[in-house]
Amino acid sequence: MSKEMNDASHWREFEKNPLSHSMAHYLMAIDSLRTEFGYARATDVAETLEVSRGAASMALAQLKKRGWVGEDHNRFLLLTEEGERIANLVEHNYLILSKFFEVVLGVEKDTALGDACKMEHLMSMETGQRLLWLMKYLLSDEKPAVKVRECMEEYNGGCGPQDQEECPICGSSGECLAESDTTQT
Amino acid sequence: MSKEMNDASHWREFEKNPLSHSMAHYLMAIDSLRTEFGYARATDVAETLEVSRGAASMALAQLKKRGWVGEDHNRFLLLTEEGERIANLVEHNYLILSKFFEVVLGVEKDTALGDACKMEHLMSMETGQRLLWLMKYLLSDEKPAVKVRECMEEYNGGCGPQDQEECPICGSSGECLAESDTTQT
DNA sequence: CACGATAGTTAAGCTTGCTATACACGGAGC
DNA sequence: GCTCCGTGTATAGCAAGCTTAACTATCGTG
Repeated sequence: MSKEMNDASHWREFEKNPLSHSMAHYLMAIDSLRTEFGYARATDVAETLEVSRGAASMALAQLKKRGWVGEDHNRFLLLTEEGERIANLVEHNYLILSKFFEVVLGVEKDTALGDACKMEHLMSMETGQRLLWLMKYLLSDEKPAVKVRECMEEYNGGCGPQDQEECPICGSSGECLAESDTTQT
Repeated sequence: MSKEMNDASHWREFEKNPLSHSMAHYLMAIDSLRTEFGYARATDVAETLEVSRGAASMALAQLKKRGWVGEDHNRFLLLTEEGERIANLVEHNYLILSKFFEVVLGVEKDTALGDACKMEHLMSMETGQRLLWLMKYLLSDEKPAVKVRECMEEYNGGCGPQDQEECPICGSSGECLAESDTTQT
């Protein structure tokens, strides 16, 4: 199991994600402030994210340097075209993931939102788009979609429909972790 | 959009994830070394992960302190019960996510594996279990499942079946980011 | 105009996570 | 005894984030 994972130091690419979790939230804070109030100042961002003004100032300087944040003629904060694209991407990823977890999978709301928030900035655009496509279908009124939703409602904590002998994931049958407790959120 | 996200400093919980990306890989390295060779030494772990022996030694000390790693009667590395559960959880999450992305969604392989590797340690057990349940169904021979797979094959880069007027995700219709380019991996 | 409030910046310092280099210890084998 | 190997430890470094505190700039008001 897990051969391809340890092949090399592929695993280190995690750190090299172009966008950190916190940077993503700075971008989204600007976006949401602007849509809500029409403008965004550093102090507002700091307040929204509950960090000090200094922290916000420095983070925003970073984002300006990367070309994702600019300024109004009034010196209000502004997302550049690229910044906006990134913010939208992450926001959509969040929406897609949280809905998917909560509505399609039926995960408990807090858990669903928590998971989505942690993963939002790590999902590639391609994956997000395709997941969206899948969800649009699964949430439609098409008969197969309804059937799948019914199936999900029968979930009772097990690891999968027990009438199958082979686990399509692991390849073989056998222990499909059905423990109950966890250290993860 | 994205109101619940900025409600409070929920977003900071990302940092408090009980398990860091690299710690997860240390655990999995031990696991895979033991299943492959029957034992695991700090040096082997270092080699597997391509880090210095010193780094491995200190990371392992951390993991021992947390009670996830112990030692053989021969002083070989050993996962404790809890350590093993965590390692298995992350490994399964990886398998589930990568298969889901690649096989169900049809995402390009490298992207699928990359996304999965980044998110593996962040997905809660509940979400993972339910996703597994969904996948087992979607990969089965049931008619609705086959139909869904067919639907996914028609994906062509758009944002969703165009015959729908309302986006079930965003709530409203309108621009459903269909840009082509991205800064994410 | 002066004063005080508000906004933004900057500097110093801390924590965390992760890493590297270099050296010290202990056991196995020649 | 000496040497190699596996291991652990000490020290150092870096990057991301954060805080506090001090400083500057700006603006409205009495």
